[in-house]
Amino acid sequence: MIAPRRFLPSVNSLLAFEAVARLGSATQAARELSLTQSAISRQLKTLEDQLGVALLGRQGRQLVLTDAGKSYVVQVRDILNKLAQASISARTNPTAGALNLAILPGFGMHWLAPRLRDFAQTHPEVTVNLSTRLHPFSFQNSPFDAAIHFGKEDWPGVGYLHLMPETVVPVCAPELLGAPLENAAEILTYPLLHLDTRPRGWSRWLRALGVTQDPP
DNA sequence: TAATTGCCGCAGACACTAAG
DNA sequence: CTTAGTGTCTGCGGCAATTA
Repeated sequence: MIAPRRFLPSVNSLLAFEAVARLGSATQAARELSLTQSAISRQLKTLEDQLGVALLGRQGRQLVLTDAGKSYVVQVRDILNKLAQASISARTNPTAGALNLAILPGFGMHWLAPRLRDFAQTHPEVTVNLSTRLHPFSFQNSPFDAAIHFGKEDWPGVGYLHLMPETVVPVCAPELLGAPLENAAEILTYPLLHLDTRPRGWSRWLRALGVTQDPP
């Protein structure tokens, strides 16, 4: 859910705060942003009033980040960087995007990696970000669009596609023959494609990667 | 010297009303 | 119902005086 507009600080006030935090001075921040020091001071006050939190401590003529300010500026920088990148991307290539995929190391190396070159040539506008995840995770708290994983359909709140069946053959030393393979049934699992439920328009890129319900 | 604050003007958003 | 005009409110930034 998008936050109501009244709860969102203005970009200008965030830029002013970030510059003051980085340069340590409202005067220098004003110089950098081509504003007056007065304007910077007002932006800071507006931001602090809006948040209800002191971001900067006034020690004489010095502006010093409070603990809350130190924490906040890290997130503000990240958001401003993402905003800048998104703006540049929108300007230079409006159809571009990124597919964030959580994969298993072996699957990524042997199955997916060989397909990436063809995909990159066919879709140069799309950036594929691969990260390995060995265990189930929450899509709500992660940046991933989709995940490829072995196991059962036991992830809550996501859709599934069976990518391919796989048979695992246990191999052991002769002296171990005869020992009960208690977990043999669990070893025989299927790789599943776990999909995030949020619509992001990445499904066509997954198809282009060959990650479909009916693999080649 | 640097930050804060009062005052002012400008621009855009918004609500309301009247005309077609 | 839609559109245009008008008044009001709000945000933003500059100038100048004040404060620490």
